[in-house]
Amino acid sequence: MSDSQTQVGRPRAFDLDKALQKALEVFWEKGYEGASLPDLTEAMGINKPSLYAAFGNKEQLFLKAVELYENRPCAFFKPALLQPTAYQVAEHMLFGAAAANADPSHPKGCVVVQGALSCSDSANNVKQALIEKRRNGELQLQQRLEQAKAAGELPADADCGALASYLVVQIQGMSIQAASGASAERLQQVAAIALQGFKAMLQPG
Amino acid sequence: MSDSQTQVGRPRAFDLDKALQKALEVFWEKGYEGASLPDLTEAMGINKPSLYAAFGNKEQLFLKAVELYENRPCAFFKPALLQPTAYQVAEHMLFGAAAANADPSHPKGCVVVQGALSCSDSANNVKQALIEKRRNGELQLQQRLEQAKAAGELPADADCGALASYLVVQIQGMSIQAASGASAERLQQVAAIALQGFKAMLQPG
DNA sequence: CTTTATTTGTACTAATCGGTAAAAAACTAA
DNA sequence: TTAGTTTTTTACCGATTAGTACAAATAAAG
Repeated sequence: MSDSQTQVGRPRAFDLDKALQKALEVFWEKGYEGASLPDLTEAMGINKPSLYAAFGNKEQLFLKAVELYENRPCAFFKPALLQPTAYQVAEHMLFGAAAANADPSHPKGCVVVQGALSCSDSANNVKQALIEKRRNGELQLQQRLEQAKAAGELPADADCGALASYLVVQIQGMSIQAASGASAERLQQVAAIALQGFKAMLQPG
Repeated sequence: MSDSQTQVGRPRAFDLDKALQKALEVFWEKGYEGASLPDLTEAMGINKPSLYAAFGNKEQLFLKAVELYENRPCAFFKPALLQPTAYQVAEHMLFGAAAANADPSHPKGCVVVQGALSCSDSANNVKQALIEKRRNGELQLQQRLEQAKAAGELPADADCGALASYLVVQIQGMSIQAASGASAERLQQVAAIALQGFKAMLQPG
């Protein structure tokens, strides 16, 4: 294993994490295919050989940027799953999505949704990777709801798969709305309506 | 005005509408930027000069394909607006979206949503045109709901803008879900939940 | 100082992108 | 048959794409 303190050779002149953050912003705005290498290198403040030496290639750079996206401090999905009740999970999920998708401090919408939705065949790996991430997130939500069902929070005949899909549809739909210019206030109104719809499903009958 | 019966010169060897239909299918699957000219010409059965002579350029071809998409017989959005009550409008909209987005006879999802969501700067015209179409559709839905509100179907304090956004979020979210591989049955379940949520907003309080 | 390892900037590659010039081909009108 | 008009085919254009070869630069190690 290499020692990160003492490394031989010319030292890297840029910060890996900051460069990846800049790459994420470019991918966030333009998507995987829409972001060209000049777009990326200019934003990252490095040139192409440095990018390839540090991150492999464009596809690996994108996947690392998405990983950073999912784990960034203001990400809302995973924390929402930790809420104590199903209702609070949904509440945090919906209002978290409303806030995050319209946050003016970064591009609108969701990278996992918009990064490679319709694309050429050469982007198929990335497209499939994002589909897998979306499915995995929905599955985690479904499992969280099944846990709540076992705890008696949901009716015995509740379809946790359908409920999870319903919530994911809200998040993904808000992502599109945000990309269309919807305001944070409007997304909050949508979240409130959606939350009422979810609440109704918590009552038996 | 030209007589469509007697036209001078070499006759066109392909059918304009069928070629446009084929172009739509390619754009539907790969998006505006993801669809290359070889992709298009191969599917349309023509070569590039014929394409440019008949449709202008790639951008104009895309916009004409979207126009065909919006007016095709199985489109659900405009017919839903003609339903007699707000509830029926929502019902047709939601279940129409569930059916259309997962229809196996064509690519999954919605061209207006996925055609140019995240893209390079060179696709900005198309991106803005699709945003405008999405906003216009939402505005039409809002106006239909305001009409229903004037007819006493909705509470006096109902926010038709928020309700329209809520319904549009369902449609656009289902489009993403379909692109992620969701089944028609699953989308119908989501539509049913969403419709219950909308129904609850029809009652005052 | 020399050697070795790594990053840097410059310049390049082959392939693909959207778009078009030019001539042959196929039709109507005279 | 001849002229005029439009479409088709082939071959090309400059620009851009992702990716890389190579040498200069910069560090630690001996």
